[in-house]
Amino acid sequence: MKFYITTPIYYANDIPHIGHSYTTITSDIVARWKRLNNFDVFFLTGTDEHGAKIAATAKEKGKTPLDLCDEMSARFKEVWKLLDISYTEFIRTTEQSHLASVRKIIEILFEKGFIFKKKYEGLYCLECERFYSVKDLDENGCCPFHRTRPTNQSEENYFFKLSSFQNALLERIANPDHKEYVEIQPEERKNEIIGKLKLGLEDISFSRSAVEWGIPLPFDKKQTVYVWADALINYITGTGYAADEEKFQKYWPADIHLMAKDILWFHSVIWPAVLMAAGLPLPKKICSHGFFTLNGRKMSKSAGNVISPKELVDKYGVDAARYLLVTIMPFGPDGDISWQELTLKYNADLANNLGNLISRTIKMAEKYFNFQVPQSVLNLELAEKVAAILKENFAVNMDNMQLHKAVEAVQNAITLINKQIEVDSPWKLVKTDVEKRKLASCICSYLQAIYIITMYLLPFMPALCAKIWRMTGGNGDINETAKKYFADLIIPENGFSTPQAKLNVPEILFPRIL
RNA sequence: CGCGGGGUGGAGCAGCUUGGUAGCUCGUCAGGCUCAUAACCUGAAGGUCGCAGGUUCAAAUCCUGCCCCCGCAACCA
Repeated sequence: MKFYITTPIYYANDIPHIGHSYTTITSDIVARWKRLNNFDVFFLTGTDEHGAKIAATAKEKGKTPLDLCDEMSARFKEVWKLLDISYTEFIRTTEQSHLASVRKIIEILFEKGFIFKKKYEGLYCLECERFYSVKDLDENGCCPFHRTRPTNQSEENYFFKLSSFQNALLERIANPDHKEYVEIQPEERKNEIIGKLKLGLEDISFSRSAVEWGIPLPFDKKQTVYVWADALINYITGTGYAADEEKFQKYWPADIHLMAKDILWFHSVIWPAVLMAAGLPLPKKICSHGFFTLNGRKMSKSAGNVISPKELVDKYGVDAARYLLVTIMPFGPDGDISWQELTLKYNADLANNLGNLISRTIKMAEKYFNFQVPQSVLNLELAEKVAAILKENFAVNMDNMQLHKAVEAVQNAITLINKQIEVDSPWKLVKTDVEKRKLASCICSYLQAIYIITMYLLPFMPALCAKIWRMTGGNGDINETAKKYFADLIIPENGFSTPQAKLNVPEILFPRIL
């Protein structure tokens, strides 16, 4: 089974910040989870590199637009490397393959009559590169964002017949039984889209005559493709449209387009309409998440309260940063975060609960069995309990993008193990020889339960979980073992330990942060 | 009447679809334990579930009205 997931391609005008990171890490975790479930995963991310803003920024910096984009896309790649993002491909809209793909689909739309020429006259804000209607302007008749007076401009553009897709879109978005159902998550945003759709659709301009930095229209070289049309098409370019038919057939349509709420409209209305016009299958699911505020205030460059991915990694380490970012708030609504809250969760979930559990378990193996995984009759009772909790609560929440709830189930499982240790009280058992056999069995059972937890956390904290696996004497490669385990959820008779494994000297995995 | 979401112990949230002792995480307080990263385990305090009506034997949960927050309203993840 294939699974195709995308992040938006990020506009190369801005350096990667915590918002980009959130979207990308979430996608990465889903991609990794699907891989562990034996899906053939294609995970696409990249940069959006055309448009007037890029050209302007490049000019400001005395660079060519392409130089700027080379630089910016490299920065995104760097950050994704830092964050351990396992993308399959990184696409840039300035690549030849993308130009070919855009030309092909635009031509098809033109031939089918979905793109037509129209003269447009209106108030145009040069800064925004868009037309405004009078009601959109502020009380002085100026652009609400730039406070500048728009100019009266007429432009002959090519328009996309978005208006003719209103009903087709409504059916596909609102009716889960439709054979081309496009699921929008979360529900409330879906309702919002449906509400707006019902108000009607206007044709939208799909070309710009004034923007040189873009892909020329195949049938009118004086105009370039509107950046958003250009950008959306990346999702099919990435899987081989107009280049590799076999690959395209295999991976398209996307199983999930993931993004923040601000660009949901483009993905759930314009993009499906374009695909329908071109006669291509529609994405199955479109997931949008909310924005962060930091200490109750909107993050913005001008306010200087932006958290960079690097800051997060410096403070918590890559794996913990990934974990914290996606579990600090539910996926969907806006959420407020703060360093204080992140640190609190770090200490509670990772240092006190998970880290300490591993630490105390290994230390017991050290003290009582000189670091060997004790030999004993394997008691899988605890591991089965842990497995049951996760079986019931993990996958279903992952599928609904409720990553924080999936992780909550893991935390509950960890608490269960901590409680069991309390019940067994190994430190009491060690005092008598009679009980020592039971002691061995106890330690062993904790390890088995820990292995299961570690496998579930693997998509969230890939490097650290691999490390825990090795530290605790897990058998073989964690990824391979996890794939096998997730295929049938049956715990092997002999557990997951390497026979007679020597445990590593316990290392503090998550030092408490004050 | 533009559309949508929300108001639950100190903080953040769950519960509302399918009414019936209000649950979780953090914090606070008391105790336990000593294998562990001042951790872990047990217990307690603290809420008339925004306000006012209504339906009902019974409402956080359903209905009506009101108040207050927030998001979207077409190119910032």
